[in-house]
Amino acid sequence: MRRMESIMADNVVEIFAQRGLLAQATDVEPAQRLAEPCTVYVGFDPTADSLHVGHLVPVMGLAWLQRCGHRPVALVGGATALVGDPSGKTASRQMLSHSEIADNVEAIKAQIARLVRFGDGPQDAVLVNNADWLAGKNWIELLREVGPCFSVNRMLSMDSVKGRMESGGITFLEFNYMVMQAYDFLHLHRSLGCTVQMGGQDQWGNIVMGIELGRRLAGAALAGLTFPLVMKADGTKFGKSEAGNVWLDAQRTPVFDFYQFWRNVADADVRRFLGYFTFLPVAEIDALCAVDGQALNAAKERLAVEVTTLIHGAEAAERCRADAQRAFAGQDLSGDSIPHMPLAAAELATGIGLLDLGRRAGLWASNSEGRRLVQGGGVRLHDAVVDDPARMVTAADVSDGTIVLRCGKKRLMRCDVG
RNA sequence: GGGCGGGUACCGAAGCGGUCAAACGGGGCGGACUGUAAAUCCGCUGGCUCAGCCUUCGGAGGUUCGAAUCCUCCCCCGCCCA
Repeated sequence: MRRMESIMADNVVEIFAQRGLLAQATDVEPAQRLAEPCTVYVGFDPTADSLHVGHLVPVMGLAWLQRCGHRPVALVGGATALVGDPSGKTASRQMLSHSEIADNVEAIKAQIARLVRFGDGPQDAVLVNNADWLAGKNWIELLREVGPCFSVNRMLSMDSVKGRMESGGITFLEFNYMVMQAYDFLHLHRSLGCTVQMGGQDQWGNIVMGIELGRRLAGAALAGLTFPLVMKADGTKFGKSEAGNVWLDAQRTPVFDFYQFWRNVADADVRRFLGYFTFLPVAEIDALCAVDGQALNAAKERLAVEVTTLIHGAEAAERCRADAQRAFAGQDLSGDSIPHMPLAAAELATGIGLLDLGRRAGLWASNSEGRRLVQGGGVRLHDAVVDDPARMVTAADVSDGTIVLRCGKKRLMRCDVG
């Protein structure tokens, strides 16, 4: 059994299937096609200067491809981002400027490079930007080339378009998105011999359009494969925390918060997430998840360590693990990764308003919000609940050189007085 | 261009002259319970120098003691007609 698994595991499609990463495929037997080395592409829209955890599934997809001997192509949509994908959205996005997008492309490339090896070798990943072939495209020339291949009737029947038609309409700008993406596939087939496109499940329609375009204009037998949309077991959307999106960029989401995001997943999600977001063998995941109740916390910790290691490095991950462990078990908040900020002793001499301090610590956004939290019993100074919003924080509150301000069970700021 | 229907807080959606910072649902946050789960229950959910005040209901004016609610013009969206 074990041997059988290792043999099968060489096929990336089998791996995806085992890990729950396979949602749909255009080939009846996709494993067959991917039994030979292929060039496969996945697209990312550079709509922000960082990816977030929701993007991790396709990035893992690229990484697995490379591990299985295929050549991954990461397409960063410098051109398509100028248009905006209507898939899975109910309203159109704000348009981004060319320079913003160019900056975003660079930042995202660096993040993907953490999991995928780029280079010139046969299995090295390639990064392409569709602005390179779409931006300078002549409109009439493009229309004459691909226009005859697209049936508007067919396009209107795609879920991404239908959804928008039902929720207030779609603009011509966005309607063109799938044409651009289809063209990308054709272009990558011609230029790099790419034959497979992968993406989130919401990309299905776009992928299929590309396959059809490739067949008509290049006589190519292209294929597509999608990953499941990641949802939490309770049905709510994945990837949000108190602070909003969980980003890969430590500037946007502190590493400790990133670690804690994974550490706090629901019991019902651990197994699935280990499959999606780590490279741990399925057998090991099964073993980790063979327990239930409180014992499952070990699996969550493993998940957090693994993912944090992938994104921020082993050292940072271990520091978070140790610091979180001590913080939640022994109330020792001295760890470097525990959120902290300096606080001048001089300020404490005159006293700082509690509401002010919490706002500076980022625990709440306004004095009103802080006031509400205090009134609701959610704010603590060290371990004592504060009930007076007008409370002044002074030198008398310093303990072991710090003032620990807490908001709720898990959010806190350690102020290092100096 | 013409006709009709719309634009309300994070989202959906009530309100249709005062008692509206605005029902209700979702989401989010806080509390209880727990295992740094889930489910459940309770509370909060515009801002401020907070028992009071200020700014919000597409935008700009106007009527009125008083407008999210009435009038005028403008912008945007959907449906139908051209």
